[in-house]
Amino acid sequence: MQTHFTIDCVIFSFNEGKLQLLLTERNVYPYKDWWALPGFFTEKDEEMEDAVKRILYEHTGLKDIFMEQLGAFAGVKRHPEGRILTVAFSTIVKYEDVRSKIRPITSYMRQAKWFAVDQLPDLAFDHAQIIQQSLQKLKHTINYSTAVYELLPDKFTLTQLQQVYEAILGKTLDKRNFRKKIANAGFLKELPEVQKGVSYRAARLYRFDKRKFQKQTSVM
Amino acid sequence: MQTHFTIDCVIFSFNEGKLQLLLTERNVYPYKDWWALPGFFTEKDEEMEDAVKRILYEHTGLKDIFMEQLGAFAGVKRHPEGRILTVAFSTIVKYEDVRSKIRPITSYMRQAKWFAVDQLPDLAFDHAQIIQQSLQKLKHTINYSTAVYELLPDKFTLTQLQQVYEAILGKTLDKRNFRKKIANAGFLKELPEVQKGVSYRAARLYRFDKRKFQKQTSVM
DNA sequence: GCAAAAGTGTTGTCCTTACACCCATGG
DNA sequence: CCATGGGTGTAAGGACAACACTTTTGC
Repeated sequence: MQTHFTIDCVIFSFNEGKLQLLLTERNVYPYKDWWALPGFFTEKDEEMEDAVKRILYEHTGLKDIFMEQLGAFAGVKRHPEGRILTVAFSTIVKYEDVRSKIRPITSYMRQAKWFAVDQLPDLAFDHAQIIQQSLQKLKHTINYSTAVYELLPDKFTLTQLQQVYEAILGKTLDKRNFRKKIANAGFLKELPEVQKGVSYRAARLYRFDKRKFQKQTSVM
Repeated sequence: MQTHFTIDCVIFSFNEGKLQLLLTERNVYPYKDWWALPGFFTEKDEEMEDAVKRILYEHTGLKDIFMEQLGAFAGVKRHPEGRILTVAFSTIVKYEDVRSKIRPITSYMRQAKWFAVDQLPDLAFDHAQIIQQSLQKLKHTINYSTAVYELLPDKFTLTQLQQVYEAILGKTLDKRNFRKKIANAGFLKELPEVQKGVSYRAARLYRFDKRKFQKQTSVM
Protein backbone atom coordinates (compact mmCIF):
# COMPACT_ATOMS: atom_id res chain seq x y z
CA MET A 1 0.00 0.00 0.00
CA GLN A 2 1.11 3.55 -0.65
CA THR A 3 1.44 6.31 1.85
CA HIS A 4 2.31 9.98 1.88
CA PHE A 5 5.95 10.43 2.74
CA THR A 6 7.47 13.53 4.28
CA ILE A 7 10.76 14.55 5.83
CA ASP A 8 11.18 16.63 8.99
CA CYS A 9 14.38 18.28 10.12
CA VAL A 10 15.49 18.87 13.69
CA ILE A 11 18.24 21.50 13.59
CA PHE A 12 20.06 22.35 16.77
CA SER A 13 22.39 25.21 17.47
CA PHE A 14 23.74 27.07 20.46
CA ASN A 15 23.48 30.77 21.22
CA GLU A 16 23.26 33.01 24.26
CA GLY A 17 24.07 30.09 26.52
CA LYS A 18 21.12 28.08 25.32
CA LEU A 19 20.44 25.17 23.05
CA GLN A 20 18.42 26.48 20.11
CA LEU A 21 16.12 24.86 17.59
CA LEU A 22 15.22 26.13 14.13
CA LEU A 23 11.48 26.26 13.42
CA THR A 24 9.44 27.48 10.49
CA GLU A 25 6.13 29.28 10.48
CA ARG A 26 3.70 27.49 8.19
CA ASN A 27 1.95 29.43 5.46
CA VAL A 28 -0.22 26.51 4.32
CA TYR A 29 -2.94 24.30 5.68
CA PRO A 30 -3.10 22.26 7.79
CA TYR A 31 -1.64 24.04 10.79
CA LYS A 32 -1.38 27.31 8.88
CA ASP A 33 0.31 29.98 11.04
CA TRP A 34 1.68 27.34 13.40
CA TRP A 35 5.35 26.80 14.11
CA ALA A 36 6.71 23.48 12.93
CA LEU A 37 9.91 21.63 12.18
CA PRO A 38 11.20 22.44 8.70
CA GLY A 39 9.75 19.63 6.64
CA PHE A 40 7.75 18.73 3.57
CA PHE A 41 6.70 16.04 1.12
CA THR A 42 9.27 14.03 -0.79
CA GLU A 43 8.97 13.82 -4.57
CA LYS A 44 8.27 10.81 -6.74
CA ASP A 45 11.23 8.42 -6.84
CA GLU A 46 13.42 10.86 -5.01
CA GLU A 47 16.12 9.29 -2.84
CA MET A 48 15.46 9.98 0.82
CA GLU A 49 18.87 11.60 1.27
CA ASP A 50 18.25 13.89 -1.69
CA ALA A 51 14.85 14.82 -0.34
CA VAL A 52 16.39 15.76 2.99
CA LYS A 53 18.92 18.05 1.32
CA ARG A 54 16.32 19.64 -0.91
CA ILE A 55 13.75 20.22 1.80
CA LEU A 56 16.33 21.55 4.23
CA TYR A 57 17.45 24.05 1.60
CA GLU A 58 13.98 25.09 0.49
CA HIS A 59 12.71 25.64 4.00
CA THR A 60 15.70 27.11 5.76
CA GLY A 61 18.23 28.16 3.12
CA LEU A 62 20.84 25.78 4.58
CA LYS A 63 23.05 23.74 2.27
CA ASP A 64 25.72 21.06 2.52
CA ILE A 65 24.75 19.86 5.94
CA PHE A 66 24.88 16.25 6.97
CA MET A 67 21.76 15.02 8.70
CA GLU A 68 21.40 11.85 10.68
CA GLN A 69 18.22 9.81 10.74
CA LEU A 70 16.22 9.78 13.95
CA GLY A 71 13.45 7.46 12.88
CA ALA A 72 10.06 7.13 11.25
CA PHE A 73 6.86 8.54 12.68
CA ALA A 74 3.63 7.32 11.23
CA GLY A 75 0.23 7.57 12.86
CA VAL A 76 -3.00 7.77 11.00
CA LYS A 77 -4.07 10.70 13.11
CA ARG A 78 -0.95 12.81 12.65
CA HIS A 79 -2.48 14.63 9.72
CA PRO A 80 -6.04 15.48 8.64
CA GLU A 81 -5.41 13.90 5.24
CA GLY A 82 -4.82 10.47 6.71
CA ARG A 83 -1.67 8.52 7.34
CA ILE A 84 1.43 10.46 6.55
CA LEU A 85 4.72 8.87 7.30
CA THR A 86 7.51 11.23 8.18
CA VAL A 87 11.14 10.36 8.61
CA ALA A 88 12.86 12.73 11.01
CA PHE A 89 16.47 13.77 10.60
CA SER A 90 18.58 15.80 12.95
CA THR A 91 21.73 17.86 12.80
CA ILE A 92 23.72 20.48 14.57
CA VAL A 93 25.04 23.71 13.09
CA LYS A 94 27.28 26.51 14.28
CA TYR A 95 25.16 29.54 15.01
CA GLU A 96 27.60 32.05 13.58
CA ASP A 97 28.10 30.06 10.40
CA VAL A 98 24.45 30.02 9.45
CA ARG A 99 23.11 33.18 11.03
CA SER A 100 22.95 35.14 7.78
CA LYS A 101 21.78 32.22 5.62
CA ILE A 102 18.56 31.33 7.38
CA ARG A 103 15.68 32.15 5.06
CA PRO A 104 12.96 29.98 3.55
CA ILE A 105 13.09 29.73 -0.24
CA THR A 106 9.63 28.25 -0.60
CA SER A 107 6.52 30.27 0.11
CA TYR A 108 5.02 27.35 2.01
CA MET A 109 6.78 28.74 5.04
CA ARG A 110 6.57 32.36 6.07
CA GLN A 111 9.78 32.52 8.08
CA ALA A 112 12.39 30.44 9.86
CA LYS A 113 13.47 31.36 13.35
CA TRP A 114 15.54 30.07 16.26
CA PHE A 115 13.87 29.16 19.54
CA ALA A 116 15.52 28.15 22.80
CA VAL A 117 14.59 24.51 23.39
CA ASP A 118 13.22 25.34 26.82
CA GLN A 119 10.94 28.02 25.34
CA LEU A 120 9.32 26.41 22.35
CA PRO A 121 5.94 27.55 21.03
CA ASP A 122 3.08 25.13 20.45
CA LEU A 123 4.02 22.92 17.57
CA ALA A 124 2.18 21.46 14.60
CA PHE A 125 1.56 17.72 14.18
CA ASP A 126 3.55 15.50 16.54
CA HIS A 127 6.62 17.68 16.25
CA ALA A 128 6.95 18.19 19.98
CA GLN A 129 7.36 14.43 20.34
CA ILE A 130 9.94 14.26 17.58
CA ILE A 131 11.93 16.99 19.28
CA GLN A 132 11.79 15.22 22.62
CA GLN A 133 13.14 12.08 21.07
CA SER A 134 15.86 14.02 19.33
CA LEU A 135 16.96 15.63 22.58
CA GLN A 136 17.07 12.24 24.22
CA LYS A 137 19.35 10.95 21.52
CA LEU A 138 21.60 13.99 21.77
CA LYS A 139 22.03 13.39 25.49
CA HIS A 140 23.09 9.83 24.92
CA THR A 141 25.55 10.48 22.15
CA ILE A 142 27.09 13.67 23.50
CA ASN A 143 30.24 11.93 24.71
CA TYR A 144 30.83 9.81 21.65
CA SER A 145 30.32 12.32 18.88
CA THR A 146 31.64 15.61 17.68
CA ALA A 147 28.19 17.09 18.21
CA VAL A 148 29.22 19.45 20.98
CA TYR A 149 31.96 20.96 18.88
CA GLU A 150 29.60 21.57 16.01
CA LEU A 151 27.69 23.80 18.35
CA LEU A 152 30.62 26.05 19.17
CA PRO A 153 32.59 28.54 17.10
CA ASP A 154 35.99 27.47 15.91
CA LYS A 155 37.73 28.97 18.91
CA PHE A 156 36.03 28.67 22.24
CA THR A 157 36.65 28.83 25.97
CA LEU A 158 36.29 25.91 28.35
CA THR A 159 33.41 27.66 30.05
CA GLN A 160 31.55 27.87 26.75
CA LEU A 161 32.17 24.19 26.21
CA GLN A 162 30.86 23.42 29.67
CA GLN A 163 27.75 25.49 28.98
CA VAL A 164 27.00 23.39 25.94
CA TYR A 165 27.29 20.20 27.96
CA GLU A 166 25.06 21.64 30.64
CA ALA A 167 22.48 22.79 28.13
CA ILE A 168 22.30 19.38 26.53
CA LEU A 169 22.38 17.34 29.71
CA GLY A 170 20.05 19.70 31.51
CA LYS A 171 22.15 19.85 34.66
CA THR A 172 25.10 21.77 36.06
CA LEU A 173 28.56 20.25 36.15
CA ASP A 174 31.51 20.76 38.47
CA LYS A 175 34.05 23.09 36.83
CA ARG A 176 37.18 21.33 38.06
CA ASN A 177 35.97 17.86 37.25
CA PHE A 178 34.78 18.97 33.86
CA ARG A 179 38.16 20.45 32.99
CA LYS A 180 40.01 17.39 34.18
CA LYS A 181 37.87 15.19 32.02
CA ILE A 182 38.36 17.33 28.96
CA ALA A 183 42.10 17.58 29.54
CA ASN A 184 42.21 13.84 29.94
CA ALA A 185 40.39 13.23 26.70
CA GLY A 186 43.16 15.18 25.02
CA PHE A 187 41.60 16.32 21.78
CA LEU A 188 41.51 20.02 22.48
CA LYS A 189 44.33 22.20 21.24
CA GLU A 190 45.24 25.09 23.47
CA LEU A 191 45.68 28.26 21.44
CA PRO A 192 48.11 31.07 22.22
CA GLU A 193 45.18 33.48 22.29
CA VAL A 194 42.70 34.60 24.89
CA GLN A 195 39.23 36.05 24.83
CA LYS A 196 38.85 39.72 23.99
CA GLY A 197 36.48 42.45 25.06
CA VAL A 198 35.49 41.07 28.43
CA SER A 199 35.61 43.10 31.62
CA TYR A 200 37.17 40.34 33.67
CA ARG A 201 40.05 37.97 33.33
CA ALA A 202 40.16 36.81 29.73
CA ALA A 203 39.80 33.08 29.21
CA ARG A 204 42.12 30.87 27.17
CA LEU A 205 40.81 29.85 23.76
CA TYR A 206 40.81 26.27 22.51
CA ARG A 207 40.19 24.50 19.24
CA PHE A 208 38.79 21.03 18.67
CA ASP A 209 41.24 18.59 17.07
CA LYS A 210 39.18 16.20 14.97
CA ARG A 211 42.15 13.99 14.09
CA LYS A 212 42.96 13.25 17.69
CA PHE A 213 39.31 12.67 18.47
CA GLN A 214 39.00 10.05 15.76
CA LYS A 215 42.16 8.28 16.91
CA GLN A 216 40.71 8.01 20.39
CA THR A 217 37.28 6.80 19.47
CA SER A 218 38.28 4.45 16.69
CA VAL A 219 40.23 2.33 19.16
CA MET A 220 37.05 1.30 20.96
CA MET B 1 4.30 12.38 -2.97
CA GLN B 2 3.27 8.86 -2.20
CA THR B 3 5.53 5.90 -1.74
CA HIS B 4 5.17 2.20 -1.14
CA PHE B 5 5.51 1.45 2.52
CA THR B 6 6.65 -1.84 3.99
CA ILE B 7 7.69 -3.18 7.38
CA ASP B 8 10.61 -5.51 8.03
CA CYS B 9 11.20 -7.45 11.23
CA VAL B 10 14.56 -8.36 12.72
CA ILE B 11 13.95 -11.14 15.23
CA PHE B 12 16.81 -12.36 17.36
CA SER B 13 17.03 -15.40 19.53
CA PHE B 14 19.70 -17.57 21.10
CA ASN B 15 20.25 -21.28 20.67
CA GLU B 16 23.15 -23.71 20.67
CA GLY B 17 25.48 -21.03 21.95
CA LYS B 18 24.78 -18.74 19.03
CA LEU B 19 22.80 -15.65 18.29
CA GLN B 20 20.06 -16.59 15.85
CA LEU B 21 17.96 -14.66 13.38
CA LEU B 22 14.59 -15.61 11.96
CA LEU B 23 14.35 -15.44 8.17
CA THR B 24 11.63 -16.30 5.70
CA GLU B 25 11.94 -17.89 2.28
CA ARG B 26 10.10 -15.79 -0.29
CA ASN B 27 7.51 -17.40 -2.48
CA VAL B 28 6.84 -14.28 -4.57
CA TYR B 29 8.69 -12.00 -6.92
CA PRO B 30 10.93 -10.11 -6.67
CA TYR B 31 13.59 -12.19 -4.97
CA LYS B 32 11.45 -15.32 -5.20
CA ASP B 33 13.21 -18.24 -3.46
CA TRP B 34 15.53 -15.88 -1.60
CA TRP B 35 15.79 -15.62 2.13
CA ALA B 36 14.66 -12.32 3.60
CA LEU B 37 13.62 -10.64 6.81
CA PRO B 38 9.96 -11.28 7.59
CA GLY B 39 8.30 -8.23 6.11
CA PHE B 40 5.57 -6.98 3.82
CA PHE B 41 3.46 -4.07 2.66
CA THR B 42 1.37 -2.09 5.11
CA GLU B 43 -2.30 -1.61 4.36
CA LYS B 44 -4.19 1.58 3.61
CA ASP B 45 -4.52 3.80 6.68
CA GLU B 46 -3.16 1.09 8.92
CA GLU B 47 -1.25 2.32 11.97
CA MET B 48 2.40 1.42 11.75
CA GLU B 49 2.30 -0.45 15.06
CA ASP B 50 -0.70 -2.47 13.89
CA ALA B 51 1.02 -3.26 10.63
CA VAL B 52 4.05 -4.56 12.51
CA LYS B 53 1.93 -6.88 14.62
CA ARG B 54 -0.04 -8.13 11.65
CA ILE B 55 2.94 -8.73 9.42
CA LEU B 56 4.91 -10.40 12.18
CA TYR B 57 2.04 -12.78 12.77
CA GLU B 58 1.31 -13.50 9.11
CA HIS B 59 4.91 -14.21 8.27
CA THR B 60 6.18 -16.00 11.33
CA GLY B 61 3.18 -17.03 13.42
CA LEU B 62 4.43 -14.96 16.37
CA LYS B 63 1.99 -12.90 18.42
CA ASP B 64 2.05 -10.42 21.30
CA ILE B 65 5.64 -9.41 20.85
CA PHE B 66 6.86 -5.89 21.38
CA MET B 67 9.05 -4.57 18.61
CA GLU B 68 11.26 -1.54 18.73
CA GLN B 69 11.86 0.70 15.76
CA LEU B 70 15.28 0.61 14.17
CA GLY B 71 14.74 3.19 11.45
CA ALA B 72 13.60 3.84 7.92
CA PHE B 73 15.34 2.54 4.83
CA ALA B 74 14.40 4.07 1.53
CA GLY B 75 16.47 3.94 -1.62
CA VAL B 76 15.01 4.06 -5.09
CA LYS B 77 17.07 1.05 -6.11
CA ARG B 78 16.06 -1.18 -3.22
CA HIS B 79 13.26 -2.70 -5.24
CA PRO B 80 12.60 -3.25 -8.95
CA GLU B 81 9.25 -1.49 -8.63
CA GLY B 82 10.82 1.81 -7.63
CA ARG B 83 11.14 3.50 -4.29
CA ILE B 84 9.86 1.44 -1.46
CA LEU B 85 10.28 2.75 2.00
CA THR B 86 10.63 0.17 4.72
CA VAL B 87 10.63 0.76 8.43
CA ALA B 88 12.63 -1.89 10.25
CA PHE B 89 11.69 -3.13 13.70
CA SER B 90 13.64 -5.46 15.93
CA THR B 91 12.93 -7.69 18.86
CA ILE B 92 14.28 -10.58 20.85
CA VAL B 93 12.46 -13.76 21.72
CA LYS B 94 13.16 -16.80 23.85
CA TYR B 95 13.96 -19.73 21.63
CA GLU B 96 12.08 -22.28 23.69
CA ASP B 97 8.99 -20.10 23.94
CA VAL B 98 8.53 -19.74 20.23
CA ARG B 99 10.09 -22.92 18.86
CA SER B 100 6.76 -24.61 18.14
CA LYS B 101 4.94 -21.49 16.94
CA ILE B 102 7.15 -20.50 14.04
CA ARG B 103 5.18 -20.97 10.84
CA PRO B 104 4.15 -18.51 8.12
CA ILE B 105 0.40 -17.99 7.80
CA THR B 106 0.57 -16.27 4.45
CA SER B 107 1.57 -18.16 1.31
CA TYR B 108 3.81 -15.30 0.27
CA MET B 109 6.49 -17.01 2.28
CA ARG B 110 7.32 -20.67 1.95
CA GLN B 111 8.91 -21.19 5.36
CA ALA B 112 10.44 -19.40 8.31
CA LYS B 113 13.71 -20.64 9.75
CA TRP B 114 16.41 -19.70 12.25
CA PHE B 115 19.93 -18.93 11.06
CA ALA B 116 23.00 -18.26 13.18
CA VAL B 117 23.93 -14.62 12.59
CA ASP B 118 27.43 -15.60 11.60
CA GLN B 119 26.12 -18.02 8.98
CA LEU B 120 23.46 -16.09 7.12
CA PRO B 121 22.53 -16.92 3.53
CA ASP B 122 22.47 -14.27 0.81
CA LEU B 123 19.63 -11.93 1.54
CA ALA B 124 17.02 -10.13 -0.53
CA PHE B 125 16.92 -6.34 -0.93
CA ASP B 126 19.14 -4.43 1.51
CA HIS B 127 18.32 -6.78 4.36
CA ALA B 128 21.95 -7.58 5.11
CA GLN B 129 22.47 -3.89 5.84
CA ILE B 130 19.42 -3.69 8.05
CA ILE B 131 20.68 -6.67 10.03
CA GLN B 132 24.12 -5.14 10.44
CA GLN B 133 22.61 -1.98 11.83
CA SER B 134 20.41 -3.97 14.16
CA LEU B 135 23.37 -5.88 15.54
CA GLN B 136 25.20 -2.63 16.09
CA LYS B 137 22.31 -1.31 18.11
CA LEU B 138 22.07 -4.50 20.13
CA LYS B 139 25.75 -4.20 21.08
CA HIS B 140 25.24 -0.70 22.31
CA THR B 141 22.15 -1.32 24.37
CA ILE B 142 23.09 -4.70 25.81
CA ASN B 143 23.98 -3.26 29.21
CA TYR B 144 20.99 -0.99 29.57
CA SER B 145 18.19 -3.26 28.54
CA THR B 146 16.61 -6.55 29.44
CA ALA B 147 17.52 -7.80 25.97
CA VAL B 148 19.97 -10.43 27.16
CA TYR B 149 17.43 -11.98 29.47
CA GLU B 150 14.86 -12.20 26.73
CA LEU B 151 17.31 -14.45 24.97
CA LEU B 152 17.60 -16.94 27.78
CA PRO B 153 15.16 -19.42 29.26
CA ASP B 154 13.60 -18.52 32.57
CA LYS B 155 16.24 -20.36 34.56
CA PHE B 156 19.77 -20.18 33.28
CA THR B 157 23.36 -20.64 34.37
CA LEU B 158 25.94 -17.88 34.54
CA THR B 159 27.89 -19.53 31.78
CA GLN B 160 24.87 -19.38 29.51
CA LEU B 161 24.47 -15.71 30.34
CA GLN B 162 28.09 -15.10 29.55
CA GLN B 163 27.71 -16.91 26.23
CA VAL B 164 24.92 -14.54 25.27
CA TYR B 165 27.08 -11.53 26.05
CA GLU B 166 29.94 -13.01 24.08
CA ALA B 167 27.72 -13.79 21.12
CA ILE B 168 26.37 -10.27 21.00
CA LEU B 169 29.63 -8.47 21.64
CA GLY B 170 31.57 -10.79 19.39
CA LYS B 171 34.41 -11.32 21.84
CA THR B 172 35.29 -13.52 24.78
CA LEU B 173 35.00 -12.26 28.34
CA ASP B 174 36.86 -13.12 31.51
CA LYS B 175 34.78 -15.48 33.64
CA ARG B 176 35.68 -14.04 37.02
CA ASN B 177 35.25 -10.44 35.99
CA PHE B 178 32.00 -11.24 34.32
CA ARG B 179 30.60 -12.91 37.42
CA LYS B 180 31.73 -10.07 39.64
CA LYS B 181 29.99 -7.57 37.43
CA ILE B 182 26.77 -9.54 37.35
CA ALA B 183 26.83 -10.11 41.10
CA ASN B 184 27.43 -6.42 41.59
CA ALA B 185 24.51 -5.44 39.41
CA GLY B 186 22.36 -7.46 41.79
CA PHE B 187 19.31 -8.25 39.74
CA LEU B 188 19.81 -11.97 39.45
CA LYS B 189 18.08 -14.26 41.88
CA GLU B 190 20.00 -17.37 42.84
CA LEU B 191 17.76 -20.42 42.75
CA PRO B 192 18.03 -23.46 45.03
CA GLU B 193 18.34 -25.65 41.93
CA VAL B 194 21.15 -26.76 39.72
CA GLN B 195 21.43 -27.93 36.15
CA LYS B 196 20.42 -31.50 35.35
CA GLY B 197 21.60 -34.09 32.88
CA VAL B 198 25.14 -32.93 32.45
CA SER B 199 28.14 -35.20 32.80
CA TYR B 200 30.15 -32.75 34.83
CA ARG B 201 29.63 -30.55 37.83
CA ALA B 202 26.13 -29.09 37.60
CA ALA B 203 25.90 -25.32 37.54
CA ARG B 204 23.72 -23.17 39.76
CA LEU B 205 20.57 -21.79 38.12
CA TYR B 206 19.55 -18.15 38.26
CA ARG B 207 16.51 -16.13 37.38
CA PHE B 208 16.34 -12.52 36.19
CA ASP B 209 14.57 -10.18 38.61
CA LYS B 210 12.90 -7.50 36.50
CA ARG B 211 11.78 -5.46 39.50
CA LYS B 212 15.28 -5.03 40.82
CA PHE B 213 16.57 -4.22 37.36
CA GLN B 214 14.10 -1.39 36.95
CA LYS B 215 14.93 0.04 40.34
CA GLN B 216 18.58 0.18 39.39
CA THR B 217 18.18 1.71 35.99
CA SER B 218 15.46 4.18 36.79
CA VAL B 219 17.76 5.99 39.21
CA MET B 220 19.99 7.14 36.37
C1' DG C 1 40.92 -41.36 38.05
C1' DC C 2 39.82 -38.54 34.37
C1' DA C 3 37.41 -35.31 31.59
C1' DA C 4 34.78 -31.25 31.68
C1' DA C 5 33.05 -27.38 33.30
C1' DA C 6 31.95 -24.77 37.85
C1' DG C 7 33.46 -21.75 40.92
C1' DT C 8 36.43 -18.37 43.32
C1' DG C 9 40.26 -13.35 45.11
C1' DT C 10 43.69 -10.05 44.74
C1' DT C 11 45.95 -6.28 42.94
C1' DG C 12 46.83 -2.15 40.29
C1' DT C 13 45.00 1.37 37.46
C1' DC C 14 41.98 4.56 36.15
C1' DC C 15 37.78 7.18 36.28
C1' DT C 16 34.46 9.72 38.98
C1' DT C 17 32.96 12.63 42.52
C1' DA C 18 32.96 15.93 46.15
C1' DC C 19 34.67 20.04 47.64
C1' DA C 20 36.77 25.93 48.17
C1' DC C 21 39.88 29.28 47.34
C1' DC C 22 43.13 32.55 44.99
C1' DC C 23 44.00 34.98 40.48
C1' DA C 24 43.79 38.22 36.69
C1' DT C 25 41.50 41.77 34.41
C1' DG C 26 38.66 45.95 33.16
C1' DG C 27 36.28 49.57 34.74
C1' DC D 1 39.29 48.45 44.95
C1' DC D 2 35.73 45.77 43.45
C1' DA D 3 33.05 42.82 40.58
C1' DT D 4 33.35 39.06 37.55
C1' DG D 5 34.46 34.99 35.87
C1' DG D 6 39.14 32.17 35.19
C1' DG D 7 41.74 28.84 36.91
C1' DT D 8 43.51 25.17 40.01
C1' DG D 9 44.44 19.99 43.62
C1' DT D 10 43.45 16.27 46.51
C1' DA D 11 41.43 12.41 48.57
C1' DA D 12 38.15 8.63 48.64
C1' DG D 13 35.44 5.26 46.43
C1' DG D 14 34.07 2.53 42.60
C1' DA D 15 34.65 0.24 38.23
C1' DC D 16 37.54 -2.45 35.39
C1' DA D 17 41.19 -5.54 33.73
C1' DA D 18 44.62 -8.95 34.27
C1' DC D 19 45.58 -13.22 35.97
C1' DA D 20 45.35 -19.44 37.62
C1' DC D 21 44.02 -22.81 40.42
C1' DT D 22 40.81 -25.94 43.12
C1' DT D 23 36.29 -28.27 43.26
C1' DT D 24 32.56 -31.06 41.87
C1' DT D 25 30.39 -34.36 39.16
C1' DG D 26 29.34 -38.29 35.95
C1' DC D 27 31.21 -41.81 33.71
